[in-house]
Amino acid sequence: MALRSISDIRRQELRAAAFRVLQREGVQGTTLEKVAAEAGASKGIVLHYFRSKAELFEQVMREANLVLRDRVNARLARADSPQARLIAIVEGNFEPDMFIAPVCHAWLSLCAQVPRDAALARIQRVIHARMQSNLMSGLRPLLPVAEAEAKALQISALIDGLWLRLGLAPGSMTPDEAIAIVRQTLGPSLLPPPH
Amino acid sequence: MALRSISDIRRQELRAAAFRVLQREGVQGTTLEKVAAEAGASKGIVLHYFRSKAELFEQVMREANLVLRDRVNARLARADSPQARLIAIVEGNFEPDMFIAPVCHAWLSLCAQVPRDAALARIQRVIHARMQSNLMSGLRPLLPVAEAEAKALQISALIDGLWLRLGLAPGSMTPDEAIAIVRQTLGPSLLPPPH
DNA sequence: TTGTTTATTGTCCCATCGGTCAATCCACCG
DNA sequence: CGGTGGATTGACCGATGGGACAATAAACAA
Repeated sequence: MALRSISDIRRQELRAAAFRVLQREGVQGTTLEKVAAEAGASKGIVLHYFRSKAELFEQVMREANLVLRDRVNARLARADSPQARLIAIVEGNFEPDMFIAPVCHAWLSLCAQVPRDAALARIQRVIHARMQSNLMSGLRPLLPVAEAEAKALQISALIDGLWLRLGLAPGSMTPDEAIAIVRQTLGPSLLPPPH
Repeated sequence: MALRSISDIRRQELRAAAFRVLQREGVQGTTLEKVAAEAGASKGIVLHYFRSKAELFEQVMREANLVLRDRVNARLARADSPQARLIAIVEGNFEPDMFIAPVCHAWLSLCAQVPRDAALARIQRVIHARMQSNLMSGLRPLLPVAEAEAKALQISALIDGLWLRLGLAPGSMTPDEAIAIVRQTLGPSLLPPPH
């Protein structure tokens, strides 16, 4: 890992604190004071490291996105067939330490801002584009391109919907149940052969 | 239609105005002043008819829910087979005048409040329960109960996900495309025979 | 008409919040 | 040692927004 300056570390701490507050309070409830308190600092410091509240949220969403991406990529790196890639993507999107209600709340809150914040919208587009691209890397060898694209859209919408469901009804679903539903939707021909 | 008092009419107008503002501005941006302006009245009048902003939002969500319910029920009433019931539910959830980005934004904004507002959470539970019950009325005659329940969860999560998708990426999908994806997911055995 | 209730408005209050700023502290460098 | 620049704080400001309230207008009952 590259050396990080003191200010990079501070920024990182503040992003983490902001994400924790976001889980509890949502975007509206996340004030600069609460973020500062969560990080054990003063409000001024937050604005010292982030030009504005909007920029703080943007970086929080960007980092949450990177964490998700890395988790999926870690699984993808170990996948040795198109079918295994698909499973890797699905399981990477339902890691047990991320697919929990508070995290869903934070994401949901951020998503609700997307229509009114161009920076967040950009990040959201990246997320969708990567999901589509990842899924296509597994589907393309197995299906005609038109069918693969339809399938990718279906699966990514289903994953989004399952996250939304957990956010709206905490405790209504375990990661394993969510994965089972997506596997079911992939269908037998896209699942890896039993080991 | 039953006689409505003047106050019922006012409340109705204010709910409609609030929903319009909600589409444009989201929950945070929807202030009592803006709602009043949208309705052509003063801020005081809003709090005359609704005890608080929270109660206004609660009634807005409740009414939006009723509109959705009625649209689905209208189609269900014309369905004469389990397969037709399933199609009715799906098409009722993607009516072209409701499945549009601004409406998605309003719903998304309300959903983001669900974790922090018990009244909204109650309404959300009702929505999910009705969706599940409607789907089961079509699936139960066609599948074993365990499979039917899994299928219902799959389909309702997919519908949620498609709505979310339209909210996050306006213009990325037409009602027909969304319906096609859900039909695909239902599978041939659950689709009505070609006419 | 008169009295009573309801509709409606504009004003006021107060808490909150994002953001600015000057002052201070502290670490490092010459 | 002294100074320079970033780190940190707390005070302050202006705007906003939810909500209370008193005053007024209008509808209605007696």
